[in-house]
Amino acid sequence: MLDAKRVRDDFDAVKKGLARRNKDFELEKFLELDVMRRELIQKSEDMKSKQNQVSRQVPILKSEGKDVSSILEEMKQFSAEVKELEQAVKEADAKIENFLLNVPNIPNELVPVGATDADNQELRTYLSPTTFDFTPVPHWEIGETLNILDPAAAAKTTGARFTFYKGLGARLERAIISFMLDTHVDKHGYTEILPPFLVHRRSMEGTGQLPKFEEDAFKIANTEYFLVPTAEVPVTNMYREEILDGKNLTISHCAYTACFRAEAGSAGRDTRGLIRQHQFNKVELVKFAHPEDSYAELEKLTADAEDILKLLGLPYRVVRLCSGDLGFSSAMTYDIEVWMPSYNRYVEISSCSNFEDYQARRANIKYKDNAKDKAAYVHTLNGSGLAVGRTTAAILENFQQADGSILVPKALIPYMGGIDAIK
RNA sequence: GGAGAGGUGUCCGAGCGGUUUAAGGAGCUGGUCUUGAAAACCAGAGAUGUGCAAGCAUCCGUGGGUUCGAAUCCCACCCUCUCCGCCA
Repeated sequence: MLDAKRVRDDFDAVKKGLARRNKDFELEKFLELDVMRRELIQKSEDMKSKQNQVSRQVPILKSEGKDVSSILEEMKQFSAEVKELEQAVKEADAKIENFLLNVPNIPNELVPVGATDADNQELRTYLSPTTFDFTPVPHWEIGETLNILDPAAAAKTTGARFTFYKGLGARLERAIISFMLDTHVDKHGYTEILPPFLVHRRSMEGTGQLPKFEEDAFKIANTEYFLVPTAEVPVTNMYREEILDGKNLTISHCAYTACFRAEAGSAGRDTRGLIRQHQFNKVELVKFAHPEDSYAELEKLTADAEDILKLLGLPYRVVRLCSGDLGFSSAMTYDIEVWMPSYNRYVEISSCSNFEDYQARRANIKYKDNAKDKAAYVHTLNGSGLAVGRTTAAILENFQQADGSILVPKALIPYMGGIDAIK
C-alpha cells in the first residue's frame, strides 16, 4: 500500500504516476478522508490529554483528604465522549486503509504506458525459436503417448486443471525442482526455504493477494487458512512486523512450494496441458533489499531466473511489462517467456518484480543500518525461478525428437539418475 | 483432543487498580579514564500517529469490556512450554 503521507504531501506526483495505469483512482477522496481523520485525531488526543491530567490529580487530592466525587462524576461523562471520539478515529483509519488498499503501486518511470501485453517492451532474446524437420506435437499429447502425464486420472480423483505425473514424468518434474534449487543455492547464493503451504489471512494481505483477489485463492473450509498461491506469500511474511539489521541485507531466499490458484476468470483458457493448472510446482526467488539497491537486485534476480533457462538450453525472451499489464503491487516487472512450440509463441515462465516499499509497508518490514537510525521500509522483490510445470512442458515440446522421444537436457541428467532420454 | 503453566522493551526479569514517567540486570551507543583494550564510572537509547515546533497521544500477545484511571480486574481469541492421548 502507498504511504498516506506521500499521497498527501506529494499529491500531484502520485496522481500523475498512477495515471499511467490508465485508470482514475479518485485520489481526491483520499484527501477528504485524510483531513477528516486528522481533525478527529487532534480532538480525541486533546481530550485524552485532559483526561490523563485529571486522573493524575485524583490520587493526590484523595491523599490530601479532599472530596473527589464531583470530579469523578464530571469525568464519567467526559470519558464517555472520549470513547466515542476514539471509535470515530478508528473508523476513519479503517476508511483510509481500505481506500489505500485499493490503490495500486506507482509504476517506475521506465515502465512503458500501455493497455495490454501487446504493449510490453521486448528487451532481449536467447536462442531462436525451436525449428523441427517433422511436425511437432503439443506436450499434452507427448505426455499421453509416453504415459508420463495423466490428466484423465486427475479428473477422476479431483477435477479439471489437475494432473498426475507418472514414471519418468514425475521424475522429470522432481529433477527440475532439485536442479533449480541447487543452482540458486550453490551458484547464485540464495538461502533455501521450505515454507508452510497454508497461510492465514494476514499473510495474504501482507503481500497483497487480499483483499482484492480473494476469488483467485483457495480457502480451506471452516478455517481461516488459504492454500499458498505462491511461495512469495509465506516467505515474504516470514519477516512481517520485523526491523531487520541493515547489515544483513540483501536477504535472498529461494523456496519450492506447490502453488494453488482458483483461476477464476480463466475458464476455457489453456484447458489442456500443464500451462494453467489449479495446482502447480514453482521455485520462487524472494529478496529483501536496501531501497538504493533494489533495482540492481531486480536485474540480478531476473538474470538468476534466466540462467536456469540458459542451462537447460531453452529459447526465451525477456519483456518489460507495460503499465496496463503490470501487477497491482509491482513498480516494475520483467516477464521471462519461454518458447512454446504448441502455442507458436513465447509463454510466461517467470515474472520478476520490484515492489519497492509497497509490500513492506503493508507487511511492516523495516530495516536499520545502525541502532540510532530511524527504521525505514525495505524493498521487496520476487520472481519465479521458475514455474516448474511450464518448464516441464517446454522441455517436452522443445526437445522432442522425430521418433517421439524426449532428450533430457544435460543439466538434468544427473538428477534423472543418468537417464538421457524419455521414450 | 484433555489437563496445567505462561506470553512485559534487544534479551533476562520485577510489577498484579493511582509518584510506573514500566524497577533491576545484561547487552547496545556515546563519553571519562587508558599507549590501546578490558574493567570502572557517567550519560543516552524503541515504534506508531499527530503537530512548523515544543509537545501531546498510543504501544506490556491480540481484540473487546469494567473504571475518573488498567501491564495490573473481567470476557473472547491467538501463540509458546510441560504432561497425557492420538498420529506420518
